Amino acid sequence: MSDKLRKFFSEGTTDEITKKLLGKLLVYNSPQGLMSGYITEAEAYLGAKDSAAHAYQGKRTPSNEALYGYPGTVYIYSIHSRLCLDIATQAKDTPEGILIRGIEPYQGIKWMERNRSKHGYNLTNGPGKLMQALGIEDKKMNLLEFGETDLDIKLDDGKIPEKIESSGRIGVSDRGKWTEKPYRFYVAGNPYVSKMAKRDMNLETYGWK
DNA sequence: TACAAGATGCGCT
DNA sequence: GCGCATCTTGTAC
Repeated sequence: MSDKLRKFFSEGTTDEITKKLLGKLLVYNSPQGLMSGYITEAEAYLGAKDSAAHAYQGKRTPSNEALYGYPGTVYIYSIHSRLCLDIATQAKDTPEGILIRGIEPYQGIKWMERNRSKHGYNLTNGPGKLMQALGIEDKKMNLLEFGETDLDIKLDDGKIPEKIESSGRIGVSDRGKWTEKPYRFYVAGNPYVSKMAKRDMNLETYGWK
């Protein structure tokens, strides 16, 4: 529906889009109230050829169907009894996507603290954590598009990372060549990034320009 | 602060 | 049944 988002999520390669996504504002108009946060960490998954991806070798099941949708489709899946949030990239039927792994809370922090019974950077420095903070407990928004459900991404309203770092993707092991590929991107020094060591945090700027 | 291990539930075979 | 794009807690340094 949103041509702008569809264009953003289909222009360039998925790893390039992932880097551009850092600093953009993720908005959730929840039943509790408005919540939002700047994206600090995300991973690219490159579809059929990527041995670490859910759609490796064209695998297609009801649960990963969203990856095959239009660019900007919401992909919610469960793992280890948690939920994670993905965005489908590239043209329809090209099953690439981006996993959102961390956000820096901006609006609705009080609700997030209540939802997770935690505070500080433990609130949203991981994919399952940020879903719990937002209060998303089911897959009702799966297969919908960002901008036409209560989830949205604001492309015009964001921060610029001072420096983007990369690493291998978290939680994947023994997936051949693709296991170690540097498709995890994060804002250097931002505390709302999973496994960020305290001494590497920049608590002055949070890593933004 | 770094690492190890258990919890936990659902989708796929 | 099994495996998993995770999280939390406990222990040792």
